[in-house]
Amino acid sequence: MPELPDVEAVIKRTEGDLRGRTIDAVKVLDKKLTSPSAFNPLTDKKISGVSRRGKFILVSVDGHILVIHLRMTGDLATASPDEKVERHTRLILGLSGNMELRFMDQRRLGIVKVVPEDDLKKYVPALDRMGPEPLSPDFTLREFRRRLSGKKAMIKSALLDQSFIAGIGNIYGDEILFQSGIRPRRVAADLTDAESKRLYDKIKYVLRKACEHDADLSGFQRWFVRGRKEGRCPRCGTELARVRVQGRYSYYCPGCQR
DNA sequence: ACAATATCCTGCGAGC
DNA sequence: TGCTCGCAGGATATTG
Repeated sequence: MPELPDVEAVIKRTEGDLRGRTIDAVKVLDKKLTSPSAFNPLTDKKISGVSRRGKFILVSVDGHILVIHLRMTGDLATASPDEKVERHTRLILGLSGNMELRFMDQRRLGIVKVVPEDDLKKYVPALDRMGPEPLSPDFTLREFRRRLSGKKAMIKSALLDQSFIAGIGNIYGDEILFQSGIRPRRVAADLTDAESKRLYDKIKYVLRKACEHDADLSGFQRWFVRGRKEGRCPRCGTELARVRVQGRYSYYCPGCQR
């Protein structure tokens, strides 16, 4: 479920409770997820910070990185040990000062691993291939156009491709394309200069706006195309259309998007 | 080399 | 009510 703004919100919500604490206990509730011994290098070590790359959460602990990917249904929460453990909790890390970090994941597609900081990209190849951070100043229009040129894939496909650009998923992809007035099946390289400029601006705008709203869709949802599914376009009233891209559905407005 | 698909999981709602 | 099917805010290995 979580895309860049959602991952950002998880980090904002938890990092204050994590930074400075030591990890002193491990409870693995899903054997498939990881083994308790994987956390040996972290025992009694202090958490120095939490960061994000694409949709990956990176917890720095004394020369090691606790790498977490939430995939479709993962979530993190901090809690005191006496709080009720919710249903799909897969891992609990006991922290100093009466605190726990809990990893929940209904569909069990999420990833948790511990790797040495120096070999991070070796152990997590996806990080090595990761495309530019869309909200970074380094991600320029020039750079975006360079990546689009010669790209034969559909534009929605490219936006979902983490090695093309980091952090965008199905929902924000649809919203970005809606606001850009571009249909999901357009060939990436065929976008006009005006279209690539609009798309670039909307990538930054939509993701930034969503981050400001803590990825809380309630305030933001009014102009979301998706989440209304078979509804009508909020802008022109046309019935929304649905196409398959990358084996998943994209929703768009045939009236507003070309 | 690139792009499309099949697969990993679980749970929910729709339709029979 | 109970079953099956399709689908889900993702990424990767495999196939074409």
